[in-house]
Amino acid sequence: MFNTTKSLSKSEATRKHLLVTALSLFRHKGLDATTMRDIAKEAELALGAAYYYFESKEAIVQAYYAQVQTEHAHQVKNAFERDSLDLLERLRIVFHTKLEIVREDRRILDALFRYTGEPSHPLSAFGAGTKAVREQSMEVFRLALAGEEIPQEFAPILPLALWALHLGALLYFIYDESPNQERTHKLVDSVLAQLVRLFGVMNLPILSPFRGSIVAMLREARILPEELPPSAV
Amino acid sequence: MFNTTKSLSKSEATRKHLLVTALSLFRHKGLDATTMRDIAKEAELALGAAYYYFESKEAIVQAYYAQVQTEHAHQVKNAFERDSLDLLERLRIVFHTKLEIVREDRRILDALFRYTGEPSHPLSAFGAGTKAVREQSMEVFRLALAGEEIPQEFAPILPLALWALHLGALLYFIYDESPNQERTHKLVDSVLAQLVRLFGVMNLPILSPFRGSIVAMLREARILPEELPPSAV
DNA sequence: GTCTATACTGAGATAGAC
DNA sequence: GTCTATCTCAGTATAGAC
Repeated sequence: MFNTTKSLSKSEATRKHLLVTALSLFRHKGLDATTMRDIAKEAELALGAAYYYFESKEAIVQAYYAQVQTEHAHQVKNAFERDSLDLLERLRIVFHTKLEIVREDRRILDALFRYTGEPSHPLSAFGAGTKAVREQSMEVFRLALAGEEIPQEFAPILPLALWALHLGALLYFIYDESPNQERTHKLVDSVLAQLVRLFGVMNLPILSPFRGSIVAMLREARILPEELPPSAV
Repeated sequence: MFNTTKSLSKSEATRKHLLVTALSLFRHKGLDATTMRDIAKEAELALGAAYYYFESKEAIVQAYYAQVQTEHAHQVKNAFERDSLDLLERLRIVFHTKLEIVREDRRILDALFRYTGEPSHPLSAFGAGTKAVREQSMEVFRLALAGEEIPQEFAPILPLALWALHLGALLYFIYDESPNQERTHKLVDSVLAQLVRLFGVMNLPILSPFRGSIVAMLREARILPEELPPSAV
């Protein structure tokens, strides 16, 4: 028997219930202070049942990230279809929407950065194990950039650069104790405005040597993939 | 009885012995895989003794960072006194020296980033708990920048910006699997060369609006401290 | 002040009964 | 699918030898 959209099978309902319960505890007590025993108890299940659905606490966090990402892509696409927007407006939507989605979850976002320094960890933000989600997330930025007049050389960099910038925004967000994290939203607006302005300036002939060498640098460092030879296209 | 420079008291010797043993184990097995029991055993001490000297595994890592920092400041100062160097040369020394000091310690540097997302953790790289070491580290960058013709508006930003850049270099270094991490050294050279070039370009009149607004942005975001009113000077 | 021996706590994770 | 019982192991606590 299939359960497609709305109606959840009992198993799916229990899983969802566990996820919701866990997130609520994470938000109130923080990630580390919440034990699997806490989660099971609060969800009125035995410890073993919790582990039946999520093989580890990390797996719960992963499920949370997947949820955020899906929601983000969804909301951004909707907003883009509603109106005709310029580059700055689109970028603002991408960033602010993300911040809205995780608004209550600053205590959970620690985990995003916890494994940054461990390349081989499956949850390392820059690691091979997260390549798929990273690509998926970059896709949203590609959408925002589509068909704009930005310095041509920068086209291959920008989705990655914006993704990295958005990680930076989340980090600032975690540290931001201003009411409703207004300071983060303000900073994002300023940075994005400067960035779009920079795209204009970057087209100046004087800056031509910069454009090429920056891209070359990133390619040599393997931060960007090697350029494909024409035969490979 | 005082022990000043070279000769270590028995207690200091034991502490040092524990530190050396721990670092060796960290390098071989990694940070997480090494337990306090391993360290004590390898140092031929009881578990309690290890905890007598270091209240946690983290405390050992902190001691390591302190050691690196002292060594770094020392080597950089020496190099600066030896020759008369231009800005690019000085920056290269600061970065490459740091990388040389931690050359064998990529497995230990994870810890630098582990608490990035936890503002209240005493070891969070951007947190209040590490302000002192951060300042100390920025001091080395201030030294490299001293008396150079860089855009005037940027003077207050640069030590912090370079410190952040150097964190980025360490992160790249951790992920760098090229032989002897040559790729990191190459990237550092390229980035620093571009940076110095950028200082020149940044003085162009066309870019004047950028200079001011970037600094204003950082001040508003409290990334830089508020400018002091004249009366406070 | 320096160190040993040993036992305890709490948390992640698993095995196997039902 | 769900439960109970159990394992492992890092970190802590402590009592006391020297």
